[in-house]
Amino acid sequence: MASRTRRPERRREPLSRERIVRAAVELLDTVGEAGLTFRALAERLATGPGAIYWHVTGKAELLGAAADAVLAEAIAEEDAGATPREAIRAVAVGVFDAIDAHPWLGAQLARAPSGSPTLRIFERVGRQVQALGVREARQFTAASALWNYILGVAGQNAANTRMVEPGTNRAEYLDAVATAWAELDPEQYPFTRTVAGRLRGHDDRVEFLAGVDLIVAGITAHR
Amino acid sequence: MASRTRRPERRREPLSRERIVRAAVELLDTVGEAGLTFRALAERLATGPGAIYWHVTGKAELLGAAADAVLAEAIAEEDAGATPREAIRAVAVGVFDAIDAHPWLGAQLARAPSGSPTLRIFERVGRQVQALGVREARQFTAASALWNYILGVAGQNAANTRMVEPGTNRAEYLDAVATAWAELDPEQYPFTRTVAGRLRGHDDRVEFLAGVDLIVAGITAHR
DNA sequence: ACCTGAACACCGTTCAAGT
DNA sequence: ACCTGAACACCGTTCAAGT
Repeated sequence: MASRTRRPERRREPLSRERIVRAAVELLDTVGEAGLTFRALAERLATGPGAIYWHVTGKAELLGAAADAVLAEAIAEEDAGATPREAIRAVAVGVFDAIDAHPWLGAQLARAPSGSPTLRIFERVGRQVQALGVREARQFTAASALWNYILGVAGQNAANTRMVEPGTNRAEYLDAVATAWAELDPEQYPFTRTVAGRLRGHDDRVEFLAGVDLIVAGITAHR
Repeated sequence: MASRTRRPERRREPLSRERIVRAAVELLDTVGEAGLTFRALAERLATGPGAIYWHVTGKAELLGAAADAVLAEAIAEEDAGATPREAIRAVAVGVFDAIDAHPWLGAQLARAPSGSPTLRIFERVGRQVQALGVREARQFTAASALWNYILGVAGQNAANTRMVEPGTNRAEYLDAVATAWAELDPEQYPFTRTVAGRLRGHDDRVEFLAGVDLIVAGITAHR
């Protein structure tokens, strides 16, 4: 009887780096960064924790691989026939939405930003900078600024969003912050008080893209 | 004899949130994020791990308080008589250098960006945006873009720098990356190959500030 | 070559007991 | 009110032993 009830599930396919990374992404998405554990991962893969180390050197590499996998998918499609500004916005939106869908990605990008997908982002942004007619000496700086903004600020925005407890309403939260800002000391925070109202109905994504536009405007501004 | 050799050090001052945070910053600076442990912290404070919980709710709050303390000091002095652009650069430099000196700060800002010093940064940047003559409807977006860039990208740059193993020479490292970039597939990475040379002798701080300038240029550009 | 899972050396946090 | 430190419930990682 014991042999009949033991592991009735179908024979599992062999372990592989790819399967491990896929399972890690699922775990990160469902139970968050704290939930990604070698024990939990092993259970999901119907094996022991040690088995994972045959395919992956450790947790840092696993997190990096998970981030690369998700980011690569996020920037997979390239839209031909777009203006440079539109193409840059498209990459930015891809990264933003990926972090929005996988909040752990933002923290990971801030920790170790140089996987192969991030290099692909640099390349794609750089080509659009060239297409904008920026002269060669300034191309690197322009591309770097956009690249850093996209990778760094998308994560920053996601962190802001994450701070809202999952239960609470986003609109309610913004309302509360707006009220708090409006009540700040007028001597110390005159500006913040003035713009507090802008927080209501404020959209992180729109604001993020407005920042991209400002950098593009700065790049193309001739003095 | 046992009583004579026990704890000959001077009587320690009472625990306080301030002392705990100060010790945490020291630990973070000397042994890094992984070295900040309640046991290590307790030893440094000549007490048990449990004592710390009387003054601080947990590790997350401790890290936040450490970040706030360091950041507050970094933006302490305000230089009067500067142009708006100079003043914005001054704030940006303060944040950049703070993260450079305390690498753990970048990761912390990416995780939870809203302590009171970050609000002070928003206020200071916002006032300069007003001083630039930006009309009211666009002030919030302009200040947000600068604020996000400063907080997000400074951390991003620091992460790049941190990836170099402490032993290796920075110039050597950049040289190696430049060489690797120059050898990328010309079909896939034409732009990155072109700018690979710019990496040699490249200064993160200068590049970071150039990004600030681009946003300022975008803000003040009139179409 | 690849997997297993017990064991090691840690963690953050709690809590009864002290002063 | 504040501190102590043992104990709890975990971690990531290693490694002898298996197939």
